[in-house]
Amino acid sequence: MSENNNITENLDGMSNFLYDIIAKDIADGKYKEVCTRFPPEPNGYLHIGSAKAITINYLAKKKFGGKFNLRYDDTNPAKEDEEFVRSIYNDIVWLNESEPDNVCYGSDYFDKCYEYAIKLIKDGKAFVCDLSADEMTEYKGDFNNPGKDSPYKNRTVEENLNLFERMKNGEFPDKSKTLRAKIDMTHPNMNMRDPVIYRIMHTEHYRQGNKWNIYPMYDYAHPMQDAIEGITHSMCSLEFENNRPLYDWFVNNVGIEESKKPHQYEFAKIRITNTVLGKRTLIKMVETKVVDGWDDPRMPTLSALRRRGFTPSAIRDFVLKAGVSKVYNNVDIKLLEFCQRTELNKTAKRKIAILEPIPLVITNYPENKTEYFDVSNNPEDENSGTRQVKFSKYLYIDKSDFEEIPPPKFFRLTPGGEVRLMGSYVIKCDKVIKNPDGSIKEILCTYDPETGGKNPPDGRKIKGTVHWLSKNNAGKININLFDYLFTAEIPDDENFSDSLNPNSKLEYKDCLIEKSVLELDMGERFQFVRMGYFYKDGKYDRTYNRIVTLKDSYKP
RNA sequence: UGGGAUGUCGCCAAGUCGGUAAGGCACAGGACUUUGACUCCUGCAUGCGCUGGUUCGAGUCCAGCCAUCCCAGCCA
Repeated sequence: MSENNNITENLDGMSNFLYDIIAKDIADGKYKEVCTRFPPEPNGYLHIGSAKAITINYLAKKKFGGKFNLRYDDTNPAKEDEEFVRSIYNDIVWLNESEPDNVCYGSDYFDKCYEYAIKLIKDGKAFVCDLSADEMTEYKGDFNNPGKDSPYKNRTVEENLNLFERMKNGEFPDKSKTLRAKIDMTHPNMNMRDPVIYRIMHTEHYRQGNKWNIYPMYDYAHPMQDAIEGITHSMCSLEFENNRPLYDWFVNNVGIEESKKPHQYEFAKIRITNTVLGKRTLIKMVETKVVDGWDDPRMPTLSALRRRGFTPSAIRDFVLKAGVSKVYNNVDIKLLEFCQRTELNKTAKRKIAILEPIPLVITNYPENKTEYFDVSNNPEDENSGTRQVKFSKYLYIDKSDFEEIPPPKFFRLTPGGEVRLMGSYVIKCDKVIKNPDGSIKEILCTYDPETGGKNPPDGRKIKGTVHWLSKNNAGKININLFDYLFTAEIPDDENFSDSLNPNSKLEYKDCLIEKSVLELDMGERFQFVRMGYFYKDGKYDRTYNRIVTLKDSYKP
């Protein structure tokens, strides 16, 4: 895929303090181009929260010029998987509509990381520690009490070098030794209390195989990776603020050239109302089969959003409109829907969907006659052309477009009332035929032949317009409309285990709409915004205002 | 509890050297309309976590409180 230059996001006016920092760095001549990266751990699928980090990093490169790297942060072989590597790549290319400048793997830098570790040991800044995990916790102290030095902190450089090499060669069992940085066991920042740099893991790495018996920790590997790739602005979420001093410590002590030192900046990750974004929770949902998979339409993953018909540009727009700050936020999901609706309104071809059909007969229309009306594919777009919609004596309209006893200001079909069938005739309701159970069997109407696609010659105003489809035109299919689905009501990650209980309040609001009539071929993909209205408390309320893609969610 | 961060409208979010509270979403009215959509008008913080102080003047400076989030994995 070639570089996509159609990305026209207007960044002006968008609040993003990170870009202010970058702009200043560029203006000061600190860097001539920016290099950013998105460093996911391949242990799950990307979701709408990841989209924020991706978009911020990618657009920084677009805006200021430079590079955007995808880097798999695969330093823990126990948790990572090839399937996720593939899905992450696909989702990023889809979201950005272009490939990353470089696709990197943290694990490819293991050799370099090892060399830097040797340097730290030689400089007396790291040591091999034999403390057990429990002992280490004990030595570490807590918020109120300073820690104390490991008894192994004073080993000679030679001994450390020897031990570290033997760790690498696999001579020691898991957890028996670690390599630690010598910083300050009394530091108020717990991360600075002689943090572990390497741990022993006799675990096969999905990429490195059995080459390594030791694996670097995130805190050490990350700054090294950034430095190696020449990242200028390493942007991450707020929870890493406490790790920044350590990030800087490694960068400063490993011998990185001053002009090539990367810097970390933190921003608040996005939270969205009624949406679960915790990766651990999502993994759990998939593993326990609460959902059908990572792209289940109920999931907040990019693959699920794509399946539902969300477009990458709408998601990017959402991220930018939500803004970038350091405030713990909770963005209204209606903003996402707004972004998608706005785009769809301009670009989507219209199709008619009669979700709850009731039969309507035009009594004064010839039995065997059919005609076709040209209906605009998109009134917003003159170039979208028209399509022909078949008209006949027998039609369907939506149940919500008819009221026997119309509430105030109802201007769709009522007994004795007139309404426009969109794109075709004006009809008048003459009679309603009921089923034995009182439900509507069919509505009998007459049409005004003078109004085919035009306004009535007598000048009378027809207030209401109603969607319709001919009985013989549309195939009847059953669809499962996953409306609202990725807004599952789950309070938070902690309580999620409760909601796995079938009796708890994890409820997906899926509406099964049977016998709906749609103006499309089976399997055809389209997007629509469903606007339903119901009368309540003296006014009309919107029922649905959600975007749905039918192709993948329809079940024959 | 020690440290690190953050607190401006229901939700996001701008607010430069202090000068008299942008914008978006949502919501509410109204106009227009062969999608009750879209579009277009209108309304929506005497108030900026709280309390004091400095000042002619403070969201912006100072002090002290309060609230929320993050850190005590050989996770990232």
